[in-house]
Amino acid sequence: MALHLPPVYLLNFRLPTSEVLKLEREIGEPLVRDISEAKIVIGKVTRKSRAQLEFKSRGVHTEEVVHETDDYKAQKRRRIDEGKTREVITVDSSTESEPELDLDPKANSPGHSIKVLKLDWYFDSVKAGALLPTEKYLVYEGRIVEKPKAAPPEPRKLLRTESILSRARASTPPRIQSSYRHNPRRSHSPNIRSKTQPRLLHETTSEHDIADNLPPLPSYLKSPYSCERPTPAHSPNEAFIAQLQKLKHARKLDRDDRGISALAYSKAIAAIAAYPYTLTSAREISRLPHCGQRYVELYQEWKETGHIKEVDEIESDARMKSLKEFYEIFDVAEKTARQFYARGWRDLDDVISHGWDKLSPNQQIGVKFYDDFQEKIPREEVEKIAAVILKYANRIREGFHMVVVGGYRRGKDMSGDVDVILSHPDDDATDHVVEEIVWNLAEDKWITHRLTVSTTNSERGQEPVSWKGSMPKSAGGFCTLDKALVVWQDADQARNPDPKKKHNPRRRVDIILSPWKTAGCAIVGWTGGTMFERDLRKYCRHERGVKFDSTGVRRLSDGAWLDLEAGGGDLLAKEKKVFEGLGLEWRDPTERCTG
DNA sequence: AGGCAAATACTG
DNA sequence: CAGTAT
DNA sequence: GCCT
Repeated sequence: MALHLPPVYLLNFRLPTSEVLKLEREIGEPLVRDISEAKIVIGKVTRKSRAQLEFKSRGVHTEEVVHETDDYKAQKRRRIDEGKTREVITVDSSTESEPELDLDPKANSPGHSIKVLKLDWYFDSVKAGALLPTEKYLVYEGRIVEKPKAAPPEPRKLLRTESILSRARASTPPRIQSSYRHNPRRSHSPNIRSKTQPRLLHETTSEHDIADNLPPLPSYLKSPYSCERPTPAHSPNEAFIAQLQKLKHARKLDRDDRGISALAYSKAIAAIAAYPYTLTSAREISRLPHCGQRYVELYQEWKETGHIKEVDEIESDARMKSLKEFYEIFDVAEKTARQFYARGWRDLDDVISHGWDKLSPNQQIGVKFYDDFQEKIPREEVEKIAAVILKYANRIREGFHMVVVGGYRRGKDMSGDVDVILSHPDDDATDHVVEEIVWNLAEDKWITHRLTVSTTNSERGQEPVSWKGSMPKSAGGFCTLDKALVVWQDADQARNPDPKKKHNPRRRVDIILSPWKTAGCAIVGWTGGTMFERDLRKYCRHERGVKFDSTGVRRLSDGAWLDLEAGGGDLLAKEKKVFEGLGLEWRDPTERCTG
């Protein structure tokens, strides 16, 4: 192909990688890596907005070239006015940016216009053996402009006054831009319009520097571990996060990759949720750990259009709807949900009518109480349930301590279930009491079903001397961390119904018994959001050489049990000691909302 | 390009 | 062992 | 899907 192509940039959007590679090989020389260096951009794009988005997501800002003077002026004026409202960047007085002289389209400078063409232009040209006129293929023509930059948003007020952020801010010089802006060296990667600028202190010129004029990235957001960051329940970016949640959910349901891609979303979401400012630009999001190109694109699309196409598609997808309905049955997860769908079932009624006896006992419970379990539990009710459990525990033996963990402890108004941890300063008091507690609660009709009751978690490698002797029966263990997952119903109300209350929903309740010595670990292990817990384990393993779980902390090398909680008075003090012992800054439970 | 992703216990 | 749960 |  003897085509003499101008500098071309190939968009990979909606192109399979194989195709991209093929095209790249085929085009060869004229290909450029930086979109701003291109004269022509080709790709599977048909909409102007999409084309613009492709530029933005690469940090290049363009304005449409309209071949009509008046229009152009109007547009330009608007843009300048926008610029006026920013207090930022005075810089460009010295620069090019205003394309008064928009002739002279020197590549790589503002004013240089770039045409986005449908892929067919390329194919047809190859066929014709010559470059064809572009009109028929033109999707968008843009001219590079200085980035319109929003003023750094005010940090959102955090719920916790003692959060790291406020402390950091208190001890940080007031908004000196250079404190976060200057980025000596390496600010000149392939860069549009960077004619080396006067290096007046906080002057910047390069795209990067300008773009980097963003709120400072809180240092905790440099950590890849969500357990090292305060993550409040509410984020200034909740609306965007909600979109990501939907994508994550969809990945989980319809992709068989061991949840890996869903996990990627979880990580990104956890990072964004810890970001205390309202996002305003693509580059801003890409500073966050686990937020790569994918999230830049999603953010761009969402910001521009207020929608994410893929999310919309998911929401109107009937199969997804069915899978979701199945997935929400207790004891049905993604595999089973897909299996149900594959059998031709489409909703809960199908499950009941066609498959009731194929369900496991727990799944039957899940179906029976489907609606109840969907209902969220108000804090008040969580507290009542917990109080009943504690009463029954103390009836067996005085002196139990209890902490309600889970979402409740993270401050959620409504919980999906109730998780309580019980412990007792007397070592042997926690042994095998779950069964007894559950039995008694069941007898008094608080518990209607037991989903699982597990006992005996034996520990190894700890104080062999003492526990061997002191542990009477129970082959196995010194340290038992027993738990029961049960279906709960308010017995008071069952006995004499309050007419004001419509019904008496069943609740899922998790009762966990922890030995006193490691109760701090149990509390840590059952309080955090999912990502918090995963990252905590990962952090322990990789940064501290220990293995954390809710039964304790062990040295990786020899498995020796480490007592991090010695001398901690009550349960909460013990929890704090665990953080200390792991070299982690304390996080209030309400800052563990990593989802 | 390839490695990696938290850790365990229970049920059928 | 596969699947689900915490 | 991100990280090295």
